[in-house]
Amino acid sequence: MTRTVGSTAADTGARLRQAALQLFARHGYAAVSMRQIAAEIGVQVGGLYNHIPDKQTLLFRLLSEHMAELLEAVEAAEIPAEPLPALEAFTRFHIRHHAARPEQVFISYMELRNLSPENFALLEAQRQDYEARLSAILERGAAAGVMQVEDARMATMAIIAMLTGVNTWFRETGRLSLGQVEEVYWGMVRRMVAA
Amino acid sequence: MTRTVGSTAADTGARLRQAALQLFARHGYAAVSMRQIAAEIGVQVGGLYNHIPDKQTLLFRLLSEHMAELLEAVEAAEIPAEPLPALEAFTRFHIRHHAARPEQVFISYMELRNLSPENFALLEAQRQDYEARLSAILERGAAAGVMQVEDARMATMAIIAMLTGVNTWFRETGRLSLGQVEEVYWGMVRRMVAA
DNA sequence: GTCTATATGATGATAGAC
DNA sequence: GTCTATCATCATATAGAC
Repeated sequence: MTRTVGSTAADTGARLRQAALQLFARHGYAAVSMRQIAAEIGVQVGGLYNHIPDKQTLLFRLLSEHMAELLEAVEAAEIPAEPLPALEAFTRFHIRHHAARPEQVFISYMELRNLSPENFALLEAQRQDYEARLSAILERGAAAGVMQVEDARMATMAIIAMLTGVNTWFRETGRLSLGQVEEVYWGMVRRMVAA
Repeated sequence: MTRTVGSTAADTGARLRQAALQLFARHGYAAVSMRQIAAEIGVQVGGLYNHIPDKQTLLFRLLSEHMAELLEAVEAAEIPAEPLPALEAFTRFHIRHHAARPEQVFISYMELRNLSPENFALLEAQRQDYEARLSAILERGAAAGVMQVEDARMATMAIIAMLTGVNTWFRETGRLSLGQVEEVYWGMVRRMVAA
């Protein structure tokens, strides 16, 4: 109410990112024009460049913030020390976290090609950091004799792929609640590494 | 040697599809121009339109031929009738078939957005036909008591996602042969549905 | 911070000669 | 079946007024 005239769109930067995220997820980075993004948030094209240096950087920021948020969240999830409870916590965390932000997950898989080599390398490092947490759980479980893991790297890739795959078919309006999905997937993961 | 003059590029249509496949896989459908494709096969842009009606149809044909080839191949694979041997055969077939054509698999997942609703529906039907084969195996295994499957639909999605995920990391020059990968993945799938 | 105007070049597709 | 030439449109990004 006491806003200064001209500050009605003070958070144009945030709205720009939100609009870009949704448009990129729906149509793909290369298929979305700066004009479309500008129209979506109600400004002219030229005005966008007050908030981002170029389209490429806009994409990178979306992807890298998604990865940073993922690492922060898994840290905050306080995964237990014991291998089996840790695997259960990781499984449930991954499903829940990814189901809550489908657009980010989608563009994180689809638009990696459109990053510069340097930016791609930065993101890869973050991704490997995340995957290493699961690998460590599996290795501790195998060492403790409570899990059977023939190859920790392959088991990691298999589990991540199967959990992230939930996003391709899960719909909030579907026959299953996310809780039920978590339950069944945890059962499959547990048996997959059963000692 | 006895070729008619002018027929040196008799298979321009085939080369066009091959070039488009590789360029779409590398850079994405929307990021590839008809000029790039023409340059890749050594013709002028206008000449492309003797072989395809438009860029969109070119993409659809690549995707739909990939799905037709997959269904043909799984048919030819002669999956056994017994549930457990059938699951093993399906697992190995899926990994081998997909590893042999990474570009087709890649664009089949990445470029679905760029299809018209009608073409998308056609492809979806083919995909569901393929997935239904795995679901049927799991249901027969559960009914026979040789598998534990809480939810056949979710188990199908989980297994397909984890198997197709091999394509994201497997390299022929890596530390593992495809045979070793098959072996380990079959072990994980078998335990996942262990009765 | 947003606007208008513009630079500069690429895009998919077609027409018509050979 | 391939070529050249062209249409009409769209692209990203910048300059400078307000």
